[in-house]
Amino acid sequence: MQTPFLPLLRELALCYQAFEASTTRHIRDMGLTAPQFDIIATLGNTSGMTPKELGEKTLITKGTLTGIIDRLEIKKLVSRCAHAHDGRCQTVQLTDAGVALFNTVFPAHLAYLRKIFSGFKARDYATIEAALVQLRGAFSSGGAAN
Amino acid sequence: MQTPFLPLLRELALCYQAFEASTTRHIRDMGLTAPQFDIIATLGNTSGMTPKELGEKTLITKGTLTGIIDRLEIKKLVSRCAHAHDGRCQTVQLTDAGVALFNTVFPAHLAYLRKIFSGFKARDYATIEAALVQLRGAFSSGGAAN
DNA sequence: TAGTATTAGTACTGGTTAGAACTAAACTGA
DNA sequence: TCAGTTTAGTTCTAACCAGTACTAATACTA
Repeated sequence: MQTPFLPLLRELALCYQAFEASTTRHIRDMGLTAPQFDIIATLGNTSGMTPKELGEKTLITKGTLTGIIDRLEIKKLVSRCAHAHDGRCQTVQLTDAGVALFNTVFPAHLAYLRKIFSGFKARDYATIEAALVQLRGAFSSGGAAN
Repeated sequence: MQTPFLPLLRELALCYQAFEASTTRHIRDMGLTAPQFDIIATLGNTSGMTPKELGEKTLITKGTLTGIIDRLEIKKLVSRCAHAHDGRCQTVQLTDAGVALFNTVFPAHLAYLRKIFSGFKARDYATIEAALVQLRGAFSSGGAAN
């Protein structure tokens, strides 16, 4: 086959979509979108952080982040307040309602994932992660080389 | 570690994002969005197909597909015509301009991918695909079981 | 210290996404 | 035949996404 990577790429897409579908369904049942959950989970057990930090941790670009934080603020789950030292920054933190939701939703989601991975052994994690790292390496270098 | 799947999931997200970023950049340079390219590539070397078939092949849901085909139609790259036997169906096919674009863009993208995977051996493909299949299996069954 | 460059966040655009509601056409079974 | 169901495609909503342009604040530099 001249293009042995096409089935591989299709499988990657299928795998990621299955992941997305599986976790999104569970998160939606809890009343959040996936990115919203991501922000709640990232802010949990912290004293808040700037949108910039949030973006770095969640891999969400800053333009997108504004809207997600807006919607969470409307739901009274997070609040924005001025940064102590830098007038350009804000601190985003969970409200009391946000903390309560985090304490409900985050353990529930971990339990959900734990169930999905219940059949996996330590060796499986190592094998799969190695495969993903190799694959990502190809994209990173290949992309950068162009 | 109680949650050995979290690094794995993060790596999966990073890998997929790297794939997306790498291919999207190349496709954008050719004047298309990723889903638009997907449709063009799927229609290439065929005599056209229904939106339903297109959705099945590209994993794009039908509601989304309408808009993508609309924009390709505006660009005069595809055309819709009535289906011969089934009044509910349409046939979407490449226009002459669409065929010309396909003949330029598809080989270029294959070459781009071939370069990315130039360091891969047959054994690498097998290993990585097996890992992805195992992972997808967990999501599929885990999701269905809930 | 004034002028320039950088940084953080928002606003906006064009496009994609899933999902639900809807219309029209085609099947199906009594 | 004809009511009920299924199927194909569109429309609509709410959300997300990258990228660009913009504003305000800070940092750097001459």
